[in-house]
Amino acid sequence: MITKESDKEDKLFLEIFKHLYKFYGPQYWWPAKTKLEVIIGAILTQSTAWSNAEKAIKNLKKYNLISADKLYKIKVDKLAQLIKPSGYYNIKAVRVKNFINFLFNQYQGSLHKMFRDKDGVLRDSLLSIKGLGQETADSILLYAASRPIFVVDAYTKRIFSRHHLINTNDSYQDIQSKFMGHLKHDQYLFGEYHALIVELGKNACRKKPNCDRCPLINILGRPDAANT
DNA sequence: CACCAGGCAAGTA
DNA sequence: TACTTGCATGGT
Repeated sequence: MITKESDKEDKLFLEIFKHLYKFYGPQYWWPAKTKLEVIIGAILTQSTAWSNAEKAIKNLKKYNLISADKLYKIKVDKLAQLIKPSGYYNIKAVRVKNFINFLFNQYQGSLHKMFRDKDGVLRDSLLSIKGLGQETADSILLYAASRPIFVVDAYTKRIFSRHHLINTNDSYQDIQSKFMGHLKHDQYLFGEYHALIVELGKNACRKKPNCDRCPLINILGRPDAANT
């Protein structure tokens, strides 16, 4: 029985996860109490440091606004003022409203009802909401709906393309398919893996890489070029 | 001061 | 399809 190329890559993708997990430990994502809080957080952290999104969430909690009914009733301008620390606050207020309106129009405001939908159906529904792109939709599927969906983000593209495990021009779908093709479809694995990639990105593999702090240097080596 | 963060949509060619 | 730009606060 010969070892196929794809089997070797299966092992490599899992090895990378194991190294990251051993080095950084479990990340316990998503850091939120309720499903709705995960969804709001996913929107507020778009292209924004989590620490800033967290401040916005804290403001909402102060007025007990992490509630579908409350968010349905609140004026969009009032909401925008409360989530100011998360940046892009006018746009994000509309996006949160778009989701909440969708939830009421399609599921009578019930997340429980929304989560009855199958993965593919739910994903398409979420993507139809203005302001929810693939990463946000998949984050909701993975961390709020507990579905085994791999979330791809800017760090994933940067890190894995630097090491030629994906191509720089691969689409979101291409990258997601690659990870999901190589790994067991497991919600915990996918959840931790994505979180660990973000942790690696924040610590060692930003736009300017710091390979001396990279826990993967022994299996991946240094990327040949330090370009984006 | 410059740079970047757990994106997305709309506009242009 | 493949770029480019606006959106904005807060940390390093």
